[in-house]
Amino acid sequence: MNLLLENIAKHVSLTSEEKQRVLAFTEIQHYKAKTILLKEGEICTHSFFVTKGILRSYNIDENGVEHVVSFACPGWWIADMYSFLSQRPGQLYIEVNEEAEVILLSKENQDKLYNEVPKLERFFRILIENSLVANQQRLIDNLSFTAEARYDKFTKKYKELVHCLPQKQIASYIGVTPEFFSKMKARLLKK
Amino acid sequence: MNLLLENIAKHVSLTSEEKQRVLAFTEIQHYKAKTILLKEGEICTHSFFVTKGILRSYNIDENGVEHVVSFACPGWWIADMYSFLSQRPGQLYIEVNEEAEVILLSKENQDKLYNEVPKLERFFRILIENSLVANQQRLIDNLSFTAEARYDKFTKKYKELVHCLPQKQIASYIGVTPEFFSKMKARLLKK
DNA sequence: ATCATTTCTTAATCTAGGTTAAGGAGTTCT
DNA sequence: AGAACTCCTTAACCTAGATTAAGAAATGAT
Repeated sequence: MNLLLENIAKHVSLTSEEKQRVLAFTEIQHYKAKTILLKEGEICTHSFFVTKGILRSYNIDENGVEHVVSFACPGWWIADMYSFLSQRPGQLYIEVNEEAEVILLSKENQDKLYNEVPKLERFFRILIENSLVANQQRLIDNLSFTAEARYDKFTKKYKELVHCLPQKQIASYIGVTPEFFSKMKARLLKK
Repeated sequence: MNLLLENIAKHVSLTSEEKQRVLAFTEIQHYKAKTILLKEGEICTHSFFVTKGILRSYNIDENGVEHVVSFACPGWWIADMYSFLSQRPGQLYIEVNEEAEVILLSKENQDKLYNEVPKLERFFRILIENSLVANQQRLIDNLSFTAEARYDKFTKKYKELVHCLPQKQIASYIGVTPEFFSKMKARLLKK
């Protein structure tokens, strides 16, 4: 069955017509590793719901350094929220980490869905609420903890993911350079 | 007129009965400076909509250092979103910065309002979307920019607020110590 | 007005994490 | 299989920002 509908069912229950509307408004795509779905300066016209594989979003700062904003594995959404909501050029890249199957929902269709299936208003509200809470927690963690503690939290939170990600992406996510990350891990092993 | 209703009107239009429901479910309170509305470990039972004055939220890390999570001036909401949504003990403090008038909305009443006035589902979704975007931007800024650039962004974004806040709170918000903040400002003046 | 408390500043010293550089270990392409 | 990448590690050196300490300035309470 459709992972997206399963996910929606966790928060609101749709009739079969409503489910049909959702399916009609979305589109499935397959991408291989390293495909770039969105670049800085582009408008994020779709949000992506991952059903297989892994995606990630990141920005590149003025010194050319990449900062991972989020990872998305099956069951997760990913988008440049600023750009998607405002339909203005964004600063994020979205790239396929591992060969992926993705459900696409365009901004246009999402707006239509809100009107045709009002229950989805609640579904997406809850998603965004959870996203906000996670994001705020990450901010607090960055301000409150050392890189070591943040790494520790990361491995606990993303147990399965950790093994699938290149070190430099983990380093970037927790906010340190790959060199420091490497040094830190060596230090942790000695303990 | 009621600032809250004005604010809602920017995103959805309510009938007068619906407005009455909103008013019936909220409550106005006045607090003087330094009143603590929420402490770490407590459950955040209400979210606060500021109509006068200034509030702020912060956490205290394991070394006793305070990190400002957000400021709220008239027209803004503030709460410990994690605790408010989950109704579990949170880690944030919410404190009155400057004598304030606040509209309180309990979690219970918010849930009732979602059902009685479904349009509010959209209103709060949009609020949270904006909040998420702002929060994500702050995360990116913390990872991408120096303290100086973050301060610069802060003063531009919160032009009016800056003058009303103690320096140490601004320092905390941008993620540096008051001592470093002071040194940085002196350096900027020389330029 | 005066004392107490909190806030801000300056300066010396320290450190978590960054930078630069260079070598090794996989990958991927031809 | 070898060239060309990209990834990971180690090590020496560097710096943005933290820490500690102490005085000055502002705010508040009596």
